[in-house]
Amino acid sequence: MDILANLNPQQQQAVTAGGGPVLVLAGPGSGKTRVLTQRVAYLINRMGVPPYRILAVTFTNKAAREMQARLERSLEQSVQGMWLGTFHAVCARILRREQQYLPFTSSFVIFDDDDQTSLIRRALKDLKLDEKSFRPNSVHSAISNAKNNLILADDYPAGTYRDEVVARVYQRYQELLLASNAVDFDDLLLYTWKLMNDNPNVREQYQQRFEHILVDEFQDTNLVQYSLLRLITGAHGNLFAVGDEDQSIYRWRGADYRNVLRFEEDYPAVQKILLEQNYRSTQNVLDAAQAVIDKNRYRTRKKLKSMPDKGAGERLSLYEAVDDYGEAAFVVDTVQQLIARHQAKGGDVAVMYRTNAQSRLLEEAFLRAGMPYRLVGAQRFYGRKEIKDVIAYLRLVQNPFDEVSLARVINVPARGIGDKAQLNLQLAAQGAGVSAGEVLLRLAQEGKQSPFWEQLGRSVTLLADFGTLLAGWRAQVDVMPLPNLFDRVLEEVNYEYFVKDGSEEGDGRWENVQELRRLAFEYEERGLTAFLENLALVSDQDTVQEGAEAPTLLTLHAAKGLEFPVVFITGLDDGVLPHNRSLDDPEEMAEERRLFYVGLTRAKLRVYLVRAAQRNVYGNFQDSIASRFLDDIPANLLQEQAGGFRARGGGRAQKQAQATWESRALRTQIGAAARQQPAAPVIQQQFRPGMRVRHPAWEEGIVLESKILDGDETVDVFFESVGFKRVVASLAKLEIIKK
DNA sequence: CCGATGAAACACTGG
DNA sequence: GTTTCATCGG
Repeated sequence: MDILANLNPQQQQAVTAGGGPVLVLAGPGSGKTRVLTQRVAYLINRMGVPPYRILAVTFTNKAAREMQARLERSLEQSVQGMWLGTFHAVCARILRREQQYLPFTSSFVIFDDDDQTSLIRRALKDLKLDEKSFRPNSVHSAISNAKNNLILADDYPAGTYRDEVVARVYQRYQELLLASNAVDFDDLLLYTWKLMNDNPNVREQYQQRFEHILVDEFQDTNLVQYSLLRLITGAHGNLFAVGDEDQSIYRWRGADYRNVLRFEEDYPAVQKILLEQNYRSTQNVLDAAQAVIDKNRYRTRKKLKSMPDKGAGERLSLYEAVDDYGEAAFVVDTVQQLIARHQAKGGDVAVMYRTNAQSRLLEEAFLRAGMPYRLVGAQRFYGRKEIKDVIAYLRLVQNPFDEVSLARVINVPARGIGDKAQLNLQLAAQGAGVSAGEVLLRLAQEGKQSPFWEQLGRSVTLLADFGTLLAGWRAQVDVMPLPNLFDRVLEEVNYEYFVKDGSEEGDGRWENVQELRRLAFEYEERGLTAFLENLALVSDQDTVQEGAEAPTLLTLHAAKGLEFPVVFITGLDDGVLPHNRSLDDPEEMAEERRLFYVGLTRAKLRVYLVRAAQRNVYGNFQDSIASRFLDDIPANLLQEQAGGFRARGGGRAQKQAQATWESRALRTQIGAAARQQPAAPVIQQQFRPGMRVRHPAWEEGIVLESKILDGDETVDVFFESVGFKRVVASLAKLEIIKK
């Protein structure tokens, strides 16, 4: 096995660098994952470092899994004992081992965003603060920010009245977390840092164990992560960091690309290696990306070089649709066209956008065209009510102190424990200084002898029944395999009957639960704790499926680290990208620019830049102007696609007004037609057999048949390029060439 | 105590 | 366009 095969000189230098701090600044597509993997292989194979003395931190769980697989393939041996995972996963692992130093037990649960928000709400309520003047989200983000910057609740600076309030909510929020034996995402990092910082013996133990520490996506570390790395690295300083300032896109999560600079200051002996050779994209793509990113200041300038054999490649396509419906239609049409011409396979294509909300119209367009697609976004699945319910049950089994999960499921499905009964339970628990879950368990165990029995009034038997269920499940945790436990819980609460209400949605909900059940089977060996931890720490990126047949829809953030032959970047309008909330802050604007840069540099061959002259925001139409970032791409690298609203001739403003009027009028008609079913269609048939028409993507064709269906004209056309197609007249911008 | 209904508020990115 | 909250009748 040759670890250095197929590496360029800079990559080799990085892989074989000696001990001490190493900083690899790697442009997009420069093979940094390879470098990281081969570096580990080199340490194990050439330097004789045992795997268990290595800690490698990746940005996503998926990256960790891939790295492990690659390593084992390349080394032809197991890397068991090596620690490999995201910061959050590694910290969770450390915290579960060091229970004696921590204010929670090792069966702690990790609260997700919704749990965190509801806990903030409770804290606000406890402190008699008004949610209107102190928005839970904004208070939460202030607390999160503090945590990311190593500020504990006691140290929160009280400059203004608002800060003073936030400090109090922060205090209360932490109390509530501890009462639930829970931590939030930020706590995973902060507690680990505090553990190492306050306990020299623990710190030294990890320092000695981890002889080599490697970190990917270093530009997206925040202060806690950076400080933690420094603590664990200790005196040997064997810290190998790979990153690219230009791809830092998590500022809002506390990430600070200046950690790259800080690294150089803190470790003067650092070896700095630049990887500029790009193996991914054509030179045109790189030139466009470079032109965009060069407008940013405070960065290490890099010159992106394409592989000579790729040539300049195609120019980037720009399409300006009339509105966001047209934008989605263009994307789908173009994808179909690329596939029909054998220029790409469905799986080669990625469609990117700034905000998740933008995916809806795209999905609809794909569905309408009968085309399969893949949507990246864990939230879609794990955010569903039925999934959250089931997870809440399991979390309660693992950790009966979890107040948030208890509140979620105590009366779901309805079992007669209403607001009143829940309030009584709260009061009884508070009075005795225990958690509500403990009260339930004691009711189950002690029955009428329990001191709580009298206090709880009429609903006490219902509460005791629920306690009995919970106690029964808990008795099985270490005995019963996870899938069986899963089934037993659902059976005993009759959950299937609850979600299946006879409707199609009901069946879908049960199907989702079954999907979660399949996942539970994968954790049969590792058990409930590992299952729940993974559910809490899955990232959207972890749901990306490699080698999929269908186009992938994903946010620009989720696209980091991936590559696709064909990339669509949609929503290139001021207010969308760059996003409205970033317009007044130069630092935020710089980050929006980096986000665009990340999107562009995902492309191997083709880039389509798409925007809409009008889009539907909140339910009404707003005119939009082209993203300012488009102006930074040299004109000779762009080509405008036919069929956009500008390309129809005439002045821009005038045409825009006309297009607006047309599409509004049409939508109104469709809406009216849909409402007054089964009345006769109100729209006029525009197309007749024999007409020659032009389609923005499929060019010229001949109309075979046209019908009014559901208030919309459905036209069958034979196109010269792609053959027979059925299109909806209001969506596919068909132009009549000859009657 | 429960479920249905309609109004009102509301969405950036995500471990 | 979706989610959440308040209200009402059963």
